[in-house]
Amino acid sequence: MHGYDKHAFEPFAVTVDLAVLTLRAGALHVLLVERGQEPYAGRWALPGGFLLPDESAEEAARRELAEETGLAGVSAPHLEQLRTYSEPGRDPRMRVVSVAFAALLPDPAEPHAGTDAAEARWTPYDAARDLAFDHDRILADARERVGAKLEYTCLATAFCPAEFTLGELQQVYETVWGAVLDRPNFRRKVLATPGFVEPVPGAARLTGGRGKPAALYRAGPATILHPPLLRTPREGRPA
Amino acid sequence: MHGYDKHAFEPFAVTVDLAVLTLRAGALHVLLVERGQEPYAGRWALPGGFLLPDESAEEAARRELAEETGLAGVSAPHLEQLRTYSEPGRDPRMRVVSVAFAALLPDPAEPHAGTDAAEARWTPYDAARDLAFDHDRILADARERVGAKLEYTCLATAFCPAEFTLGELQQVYETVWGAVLDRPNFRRKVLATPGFVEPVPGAARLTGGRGKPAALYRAGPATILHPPLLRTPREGRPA
DNA sequence: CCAAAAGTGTTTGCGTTACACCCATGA
DNA sequence: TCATGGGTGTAACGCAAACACTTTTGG
Repeated sequence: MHGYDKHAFEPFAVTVDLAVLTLRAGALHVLLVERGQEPYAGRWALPGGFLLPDESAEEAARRELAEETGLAGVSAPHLEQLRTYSEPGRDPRMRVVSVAFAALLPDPAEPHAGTDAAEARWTPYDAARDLAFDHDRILADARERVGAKLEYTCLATAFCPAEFTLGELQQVYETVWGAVLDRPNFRRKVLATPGFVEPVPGAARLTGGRGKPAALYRAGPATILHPPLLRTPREGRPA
Repeated sequence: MHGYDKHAFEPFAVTVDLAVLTLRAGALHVLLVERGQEPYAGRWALPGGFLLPDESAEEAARRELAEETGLAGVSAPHLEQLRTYSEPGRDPRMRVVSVAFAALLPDPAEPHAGTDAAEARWTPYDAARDLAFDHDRILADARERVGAKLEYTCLATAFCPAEFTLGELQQVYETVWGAVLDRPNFRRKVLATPGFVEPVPGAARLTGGRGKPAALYRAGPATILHPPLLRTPREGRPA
């Protein structure tokens, strides 16, 4: 146990895989890349890559994200470690242990200016099926995690630009949860939580081109949401 | 990206580390092993070990747990993957990426019948300090995760034996949270959650030697707790 | 009879829901 | 002036916190 005999352990390849999520046109999208080589050549996959000798998994994830999106370094998007996938057969060629992350970006992320030749594309979550390796599972885990974390953390702001309206923030919840929230109640709940959002004094912006300009807010320092904003399936029948 | 050139990646050692938690005498305890070799010789550490060539991290964790406690295979304790620690300097000798788990056991787990010569010992959580490597951090993360998961999952039963009383279940919450809960309200909440616990018909047991015998319950099939059982800081004297 | 622990009942208050209404802007 | 989206107010309901009370055991 924790011995250091060079033959006491098997060498593994360690990679990171990224479920890069954003919201565009009112739907959850994920960044996929097309594989150029076997196995799974021609199939879509989550972006990812090997850990370099002197970087942590988090650093590798941030580097891959920057390479893949071309801009991620600037806005420092939210990175969330999901879990590590280590089933022996998950890569048909060799033993690969993969640390999976979810990355949350505000919409206007440039489509894909990847340094790699492989094509990269924003894909609606519901259309991302039959991915390479166990990436279907990783992507499903990412969505589940993000959906759950919206309930009891302030994570939703990670999908918003630096300055956003409460309507935009509400759309994050409604899109990820597939539910409809009551605007007045949502507003109260968010504003009643200290440190969730901070008003940008005097600023306002039109959202849909029409309507009253909305006040702008910035993400606050709070990270946990207490009491939580529960995902109440308010659809269909009034009980 | 996901290329297979043998020199495209650096080989890493992959290990699992285990925060094995239980409740004894009304306090959270963790299983620690004393290291026999450098680095950190003589220091206490979380049990763990290298992944074997053909096992997943989960399988390795279960194997180590069985080796360390001598009984874990029978009761199949709850295993929870925490996260993966991969900072380059976390092991002074070599590059080790470690997948950390929390394991939750009912109290009467035999102290330690480890196959290794190294001593193993149940230690109160508050006394587990200055561990080897980054194990202080891993242990703190484990406690945080377990505390949080009690709120919105049915995880608490993992600390209980197969049949338990509601009073014992309540003590799990009170011990992990360091809070005092109202017994009637706790009872109602638990019984009102479908699938959290199932009554054992006719069975009853005395708990403190005195008092009315309590009805016995088994863990039910439910895994998530909705609405959650919130950790409300209600002032009470700590036991 | 007393202490201790399980279990039941009931009141009260706060948080949330649901919905009515007003404001500001573009077309 | 209408449609659209932002923002305010408020009544009603429901859950859950708080606590009084009963039950069953050992000493």
